[in-house]
Amino acid sequence: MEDTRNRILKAALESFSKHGYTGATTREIARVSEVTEVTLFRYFQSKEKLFENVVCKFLPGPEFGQFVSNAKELDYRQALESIAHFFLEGLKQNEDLIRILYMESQRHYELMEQIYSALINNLNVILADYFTELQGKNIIRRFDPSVGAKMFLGIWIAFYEEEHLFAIDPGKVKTVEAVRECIEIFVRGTQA
Amino acid sequence: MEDTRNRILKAALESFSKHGYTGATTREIARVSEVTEVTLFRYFQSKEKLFENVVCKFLPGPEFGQFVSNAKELDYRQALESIAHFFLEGLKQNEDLIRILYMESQRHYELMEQIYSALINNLNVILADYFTELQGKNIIRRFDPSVGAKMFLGIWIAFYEEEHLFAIDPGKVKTVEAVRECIEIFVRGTQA
DNA sequence: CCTTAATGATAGTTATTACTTACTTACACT
DNA sequence: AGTGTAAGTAAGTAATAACTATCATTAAGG
Repeated sequence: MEDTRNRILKAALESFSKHGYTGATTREIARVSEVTEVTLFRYFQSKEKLFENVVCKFLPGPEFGQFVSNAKELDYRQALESIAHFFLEGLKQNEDLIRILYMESQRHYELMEQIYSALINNLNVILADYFTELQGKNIIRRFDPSVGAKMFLGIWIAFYEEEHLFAIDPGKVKTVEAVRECIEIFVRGTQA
Repeated sequence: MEDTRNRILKAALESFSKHGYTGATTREIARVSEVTEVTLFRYFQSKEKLFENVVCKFLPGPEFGQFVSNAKELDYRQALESIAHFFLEGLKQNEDLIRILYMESQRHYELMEQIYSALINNLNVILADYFTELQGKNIIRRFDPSVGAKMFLGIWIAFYEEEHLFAIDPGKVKTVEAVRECIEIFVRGTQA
């Protein structure tokens, strides 16, 4: 049944994200998803195949990143702010996948590249295009759009990691205000 | 002998960084360091203790981050550039430790916090102080120095990850130029 | 020459893991 | 009533892991 399959995949996502590929056990995944180990192997022939299915299943599609296009209507500063928040939110919603990305970037290189691409690389390109467009309209000054995009997104990646990957207390500064402060620097640094 | 001990620790660092804690095996570590497994366990009573010793051994001391103080003599822009390069270089030289940091941030939380602190958090504080100082002298405008520091370092973390953790081809743009471009944005964004 | 310390060699223990085989149960549809 | 499908139960296999016990070897120092 489709329900069983999904329960296994969800439990597997959690388990892989908590313990890494080698650390996760089919026994625990079966227990959490409330099926027997035999059933698990009936759906997915091996742990490796289960892993691949997990990644593909939860990989965000091209709609992740759509918000850049949506933000284009806004004023430059507002657009950046909106993009930053959506990006941060997107990272948060894909927390399990991101943990896997970091843990398995060595051993499951090609699979992880897909995650990285879907979450970050694609956005990089879209954002760079946005910068190019604004440069054409002389709204912002000339700089390498791809570098600018990498820098802009990089800021939030680091913010995200500190808070969600390493669970470091973000201190007294609230994220919203921190984002605004960073945007201010970036806007001043890039405007014509 | 001290040499044997160090050989084991070095091999262990590599192994943990390649395969993660659970993925690494005492057998392989022994093989690479050219001792028998028995010897390994004579020096370190368990895999867990070996792991702790590896982290402590290769943890960078407070001299990592010293370069911020050294850069203070320079012009603002040059100082930032120098800091960025030293930071990136420092990350590169601690590549194995950083891999471990990402892979084990879930399971060895307290140990990993030490790595994060030594590599990033301490620097954050030092850099924030530098910004505060410059704000006092009216060289740069007022902004939350701690947020500014986090943003500044965050950029390079993301650059580093893309290139060294995920081994993504950085494309045609060379790192040196990319760094300069980002610094330009940051300087314009923060100057008085 | 004898002792001590550092290491090797060999073998074994216990636990766990991914994965399998064979048989059974429960339920839905015809 | 009978059949097929999705799942459970029980038991087991082969490999591998961390870790231990025992004894032998080597080399340096008194």
